[in-house]
Amino acid sequence: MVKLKKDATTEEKILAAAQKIFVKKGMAGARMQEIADEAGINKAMLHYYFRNKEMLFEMIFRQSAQKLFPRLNIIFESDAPLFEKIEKFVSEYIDVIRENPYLPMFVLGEMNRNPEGFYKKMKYEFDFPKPDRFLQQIKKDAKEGKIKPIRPPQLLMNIISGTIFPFMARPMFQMHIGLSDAQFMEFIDQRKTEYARFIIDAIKK
Amino acid sequence: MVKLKKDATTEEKILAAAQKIFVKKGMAGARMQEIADEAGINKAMLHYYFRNKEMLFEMIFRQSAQKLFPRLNIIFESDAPLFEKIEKFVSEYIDVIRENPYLPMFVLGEMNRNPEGFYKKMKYEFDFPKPDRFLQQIKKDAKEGKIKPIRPPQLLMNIISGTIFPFMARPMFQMHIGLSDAQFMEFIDQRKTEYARFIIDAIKK
DNA sequence: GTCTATAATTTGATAGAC
DNA sequence: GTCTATCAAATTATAGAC
Repeated sequence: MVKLKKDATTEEKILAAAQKIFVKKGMAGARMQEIADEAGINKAMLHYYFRNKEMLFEMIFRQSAQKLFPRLNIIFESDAPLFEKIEKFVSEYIDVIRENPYLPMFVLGEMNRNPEGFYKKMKYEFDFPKPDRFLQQIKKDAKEGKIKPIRPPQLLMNIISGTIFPFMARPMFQMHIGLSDAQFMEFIDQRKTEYARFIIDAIKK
Repeated sequence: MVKLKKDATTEEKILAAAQKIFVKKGMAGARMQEIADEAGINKAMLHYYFRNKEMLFEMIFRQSAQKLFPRLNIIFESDAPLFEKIEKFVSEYIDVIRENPYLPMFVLGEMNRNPEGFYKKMKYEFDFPKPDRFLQQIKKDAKEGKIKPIRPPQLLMNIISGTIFPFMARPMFQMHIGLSDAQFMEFIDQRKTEYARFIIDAIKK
């Protein structure tokens, strides 16, 4: 069962349990009974509080997407110089995901299965951090010769790929390279500083 | 319906249909009825040929993993110099995934949901390309001063991340950056050459 | 081998007592 | 608000004719 403060309301218990189950199994794979068990209550309560599975799922998905995306603000809405921004983003974002390792697979997986659906909803739900400023900064730095020429969206994708993907590919990677769980954690720890350095080496003149 | 040569056997039709549906919806989200419809036959045939959903799924998963992984041989089992290898891998692997854009999400997603299960099976099913030689090559090139010092597994992860992740993050990326489908394809096309260059810039002295 | 019809099971949802 | 018991729908699986 999910651990929460002892006086957690039933609604909180349900949300915590649903988060755990949905994120691990996805919308299609999650079972209402399993969520109820995880929350330590019975199935009827789920419907009492959230009407049906779809509404409960949407609540969790929204909550999850918010956990995952707004962190992009680190990189999008700061005034720091480019290299500093990259270092901070990689390090902090890896920490966020380490706390919620299944989150990217869940959010991106569900978005892949139902792209239109989320586009409409999320567009209005919470204001997305807009990458425009960051892309402009890259363009400017390149034009001024501070970094090698590179298309801004490509660089943005490179930064995010190397930060998130290792968690999504974890089972494959551990199996291929032959890493224990502890060794994988060490690998991730190294990455917190080394990946930003790698990026910077690629673009600095 | 899936397009196949006209004289495809029923078994082939089923496999092609199941591949399409499972890869898009995952084990939990796929419906036997939908697979049957896609194959242009009836549900009973699925059970006649593959006994049950789980066995059909395993067949497809194995087939999918084989499509995805053995391509790693490009990078693992060649004698070419490092930079050449990287260029070839990025370009060819992007092409493979472009033909099967849902494949990585499917394979990695199912592996995440059931890591132990696949570890045992796949270990014996087909011999995995072993990364040892490639990792050694990186180590050697670094020691000889041909490239900047870098931990080999980190470099390997960087190469793969930037190649595969863009496809998994496609809906999120198009939404955030505001790209049309055509623009995304163009983005991927650029990537075929530019990402290898990016990597090489990061490690060359 | 292939089909239709149907059984069996799983699972989301509700009724109604407390 | 919370529970038990139950229903209804969806979905996997099988029986049996051709």
